This record gives sequence, C-alpha cells and structure tokens, in this order.
Amino acid sequence: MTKEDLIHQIIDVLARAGFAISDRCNIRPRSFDVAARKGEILILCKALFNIDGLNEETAREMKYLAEYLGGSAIVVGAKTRDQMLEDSVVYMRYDILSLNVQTLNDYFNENIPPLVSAAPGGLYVSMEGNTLKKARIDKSMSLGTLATMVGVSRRTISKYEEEGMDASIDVVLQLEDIFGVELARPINILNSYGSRKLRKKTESDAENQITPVRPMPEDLILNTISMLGYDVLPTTQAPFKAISRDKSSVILTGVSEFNTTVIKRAHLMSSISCVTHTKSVFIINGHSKIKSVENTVLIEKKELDKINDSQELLDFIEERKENDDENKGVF
Amino acid sequence: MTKEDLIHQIIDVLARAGFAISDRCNIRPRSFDVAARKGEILILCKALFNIDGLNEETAREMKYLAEYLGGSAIVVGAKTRDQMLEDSVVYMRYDILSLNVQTLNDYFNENIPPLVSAAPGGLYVSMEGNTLKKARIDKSMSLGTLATMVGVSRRTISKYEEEGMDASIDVVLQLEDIFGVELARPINILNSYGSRKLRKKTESDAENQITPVRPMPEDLILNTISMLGYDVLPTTQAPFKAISRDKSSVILTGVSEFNTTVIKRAHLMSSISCVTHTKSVFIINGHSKIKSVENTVLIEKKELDKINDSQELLDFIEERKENDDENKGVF
DNA sequence: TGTTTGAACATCTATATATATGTTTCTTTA
DNA sequence: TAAAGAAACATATATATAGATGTTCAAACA
Repeated sequence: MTKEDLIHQIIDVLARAGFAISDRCNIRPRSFDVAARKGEILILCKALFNIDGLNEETAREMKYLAEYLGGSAIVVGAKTRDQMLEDSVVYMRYDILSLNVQTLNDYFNENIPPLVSAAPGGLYVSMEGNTLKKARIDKSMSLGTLATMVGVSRRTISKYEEEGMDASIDVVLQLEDIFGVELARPINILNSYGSRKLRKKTESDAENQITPVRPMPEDLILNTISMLGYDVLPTTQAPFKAISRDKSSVILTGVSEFNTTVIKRAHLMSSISCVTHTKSVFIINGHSKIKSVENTVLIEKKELDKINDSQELLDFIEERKENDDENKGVF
Repeated sequence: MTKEDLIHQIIDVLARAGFAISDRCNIRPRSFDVAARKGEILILCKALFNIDGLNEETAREMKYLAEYLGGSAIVVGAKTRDQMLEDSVVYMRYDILSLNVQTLNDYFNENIPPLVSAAPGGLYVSMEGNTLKKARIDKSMSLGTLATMVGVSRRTISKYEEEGMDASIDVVLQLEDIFGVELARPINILNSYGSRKLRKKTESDAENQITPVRPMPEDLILNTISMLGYDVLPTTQAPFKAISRDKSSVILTGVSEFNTTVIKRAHLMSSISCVTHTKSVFIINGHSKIKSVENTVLIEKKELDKINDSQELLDFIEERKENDDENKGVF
C-alpha cells in the first residue's frame, strides 16, 4: 500500500460518512493533503504511509491552520517503524493524533471510537476514575484486595481512581470483567488534547480557574515580602521557600513554623547562600527560640510586619547578623 | 558505585578545581544536591547514579533556580539505561546537561572540554562550519569529492559547512585527518543551549534581532491587507500565503506574480474554501489575465491599493464573483 | 522515639524522536 | 518540454522519555 492508496481510502471513508472533501493538496510546500467538512466538523488530514515521516514543522503548521480555521488536524497512516498501526489505537506524532484507515472508518462510519493510545512503555487505556472507585466501593473491596486481583500495586489502583495514570489493556479488561461495567474512556479524535501530560496541564489550568487556591499562611508571608518591594520567586523543591530579589540584593527566603527542622534548613541555607553570594533569611510563623543560624537570620512574622520597605529589611538583617556574630561567633 | 560515592567524587573534583562547595542538600523536597562556586561560576549540581532518574519537575526547578541565581544546572551520573556514561560525552535529560565524573574532572581540572553529545541516532560532534569550508576550498576540493572520501552525501557535507547538522564521530576524525585542522566544537558545560534544536532556535532569534529581515514584495501585500483591518496569519506550508480574518469573515489569501501555477493554486484554494467555509482571494502582483477561478477572486495589486477598508474588499469580492458566475458559470 | 507516610531512586519496557540519506515526485528554469 | 533543483517520503539507528513498581531513606506524627 502506498500513500496514494491511502489517500483514496481516506477519501472513501470520509465520503461515506457524509463529509464534503476538498481537492487534494498537491502543491508544494504543503502540510495537509485534504480538508473535509461535515456540519460543524472540519478536518485537516495528512496521509503518510509511515506516520514517523511527519516532521515537526509540518505538524506545527497543521495545528496552526486547524486552530484558525476551527478544525482538527490528524494524520492517517499505515505503519510506524517496523510494524503496522493497530486498529483502535491512536498514536501521537508531534502532538498530532495519528491512526490507521480502519480506525478512522470505525469512528465515523461505525460509531466506534478508539480506546487505546500508544505511549512510551506500550499501549494504554484511559479509565473513568469515578466509575472505578464507585464500583469498587459498591462491592466493598479495598484497594489492596483489588490490586492483588489484577496484579498491580495498591498505589497504582489509587492512581487509576484519581485518573493520574493510564492502565495497560489487560488490566482494564480484568477490571471491567470484575465489575461488569465499562471503564475505558473513548478517545475523541476531533479535540485531542494530545498526551496525558498536556491533558493534565489543561485540566489543572481549568481547575485553577474554577476554584481559586486558598492561600496558605506561608503564601501570605511571601506576599508580605513582595509588598516590601521584592520580586518573590517561589520554589517547590529547594531548601528555601522562595528567592526574593530587588535591585540591590538576592535573598534565599525560608518560611515555616518553628520546629525541629528549621535549624537544619537554616544551616543548609547558610551554606548555600555563601556559595551563591546571596543573603539568607528565615521567616518564622510564630515564636522563634533563636535569632540566627550562622549567616541565616531568623525573623518572626511579628517583626516582619513592623518593617516597611526593603532597606529596613536589609538593615534589620545586617544588625541581627552582627549582634549574633558577637554573641556566638561564626560557626 | 552508589549515589553516595558519586557525590563524594563530585565534591572531590570540584574542590580540587578550587570551587567553594555548599553543604549537601539532604532536605526534602530537593532538586539539586550541592551548589558550588568559583569566581563568577556557579553550579547547581544533582547526582544520580542513573541519569534517567531525573524527573521533569526537578529539571524544571533546577533550571529555574539556576536562572535566578545566575548559575548553571547540571546532572552528574554514572549510567543510562543498561550502559555506563561514556567519557567526554554529554547527555541531555529534560534539557539539562548530564555527564560522568571523569568528564567533569577533565573539564575543570585538565581543561579538556567534552566534544561529543548523545542524541537520538547515536553520538555526534558539532563542527566549525567555516573552518571546514575554508579548509576544503584551500585544497580546491569539491563538495562531491570530499563527500565520497568520507562516505557521506554531498548534501550532508553542505549541511556540515552551514552548521545545520552534527556529524558522527568517525566522519569528524576522517575530516580532521584529511585537512589536518581541528574541526570539533568543544561543548561548554556551563552555558549549554541544550539540543541542536534549541540552539538553532536561539541562534535564529539572535540573527533576527541583528539583521532585520528585508520584507519581500509578498509581505508588503499582506501588510496592505492588514492595514484594511484584518488579522493576517501567515502560513508557510499551505496552498495560500495567509489566512486573513476580521469580525465577519475569514479569507484564504494567496499572493504571487501571475504565472502558470496561479490557476492551479486558485483551483485548490476554491476547493478548500468551500470545505472550510471561508472566502478565497488571490492577490496578483502585476497584471492578471483572468478575474476569477471558481470562487477564488483574483485581484491585482493596483486594484487592492484602491480599496480602503474591509467592507469595500468584501463588496469587491462579491461583485467580481457574481459577474464571473454570470459570464462563465460555476465550474 | 518508634511508626507511618511519602519522596526519591533504580530499573524495566516500549514508544517517540533526532540524525542521516537514498529515492521519488513536484517545481522551476533554460 | 526536458533538465536541473528542491521537497517530501520512507527508512535505519540509537537516544530520550512515559508508565509502572519495589526499595530505601527522610519527614511528620503520635
């Protein structure tokens, strides 16, 4: 089968589904091969015998055109690397959904959407987490019991339920068998959100818009520092909570209650601040038993609230550091 | 060798190179393991026995921290998948440069930068294109001759010279042998621009800033349309030059001289515009022998210049289409 | 100070992608 | 209209990455 045959098959499938189909795009440079419309549905379709032949620039252009024309970009092909594309499986190429003619036909003429997507590691099925959880609880089954039954870890079942992980095909079949309900989430060819990663990003964006995150006490403190005239750059995986900077200085900024780990963190921050040539401050939400750890200055929230601008903060830091040096010496 | 051993070795290497080294970061969540400074150089370093263990979020955080602290993020490890990391080779993991301890030591203590990078397809070396071209021309050798000598295609040699492609190791060795000059471009661990793809993007950005692209006649015509009040979205791989849209309509917009392919293009645009529910216009830079092709309206640049706003353009299109329908009928 | 919880790592597997190039097909030029 | 030139395609190869999970070690909790 050549690309030529492919195009004829694609046109045949879409025509039978009632699509109006444009002439073939034979002009170079080209991205898609045909456009097709049925009602509100517009498809820009590229045919490639080997879907790996799609190149990045072409993919970008197809997405771009689809966006501005209000349609969907897809690739229809026959093989990838050394194997044929499987029926009912979708593949992603530069974030463009790719499938074979049979799967296209099932979708538009038989009303059977694909259920399986190819991803690094193999073929996976996306499940309805709520349905699974409900079914499991209805049968009063624990995570552990179910996990053992289908041969995966407890953590994995838990992730299926919160839709944080796709499952392999045999696991889904077993689960559907156990509960007698459909769990597989059909894949919409027309508005594909691409990979799970992109899907997650899109979803969390949507969630953020709906339910504004309730600010934590620590965020309020960072906000206070920001009010003093600092750029506050929050971190998620560092020994400090943020990097605060203004024109003249950069400050590693820790924030927390006073607990046993504060001193450990403050030590580490001191060490890092020496190397990074920054200042180091730890804001304590509540009472602090000590005033500084090496060159990390500990400031209680009450004290911070009395400070009005960045210069006052710098003065406060310098003063406390000097006093402490006199009292305790440098470690 | 464990991660523990690795960290000690890294610290040893950096200490011998005269770096000041921070305490180890043992606190969770963590991204980097140690920070190290020497003069203006600041390194955030993570140790991983298997560099594949780096996860995306950690990589993002390391780049973020490095950027705001004015330093470089690197991963030092020992293996990837089932093989050891090779000496003098750098690997990319989520766009963070990764290497083994030996390569790190060569760089900072022996002043030997790595030359080879791992990429899909194998190991590659980046060459100085100008040096190669100069050497080849000095020996008055043609692309074809040289290509045959090292066993690659003419096109490939050409791409090496314009630095659009990296070469495999044996090719570089042969070339250096033939010309007796060093061609390999040393890799800077500290400001790595990541993959070739990223590098190209950065370079072309820089070029665009320095030498503003001279506008082509076709761009000027698109500009004219933009002046009429349209959003003009240029395309690079479509049978039309742009999609122009305002509040009420979307227009597939072709632009070129009048030549033999114009009619072919206009036909295709007509077909696509039917399917995409858009209008279709072809601006002719010069004289046009015909006024329309199916529902694609051909407009000479002179005519376009007389039009003052988007409504006038729409009227013009409708009028010409109707006239033509009467004269020639719909194809 | 144990105990529990969860992050970090190492590891396995199969897919996705970048480099490289020969062949085919379209476009342009003489 | 034929020849030259340029895309597009198919394909080979090895790396990069996502899903999945057991083990280890640090944090949080009682």
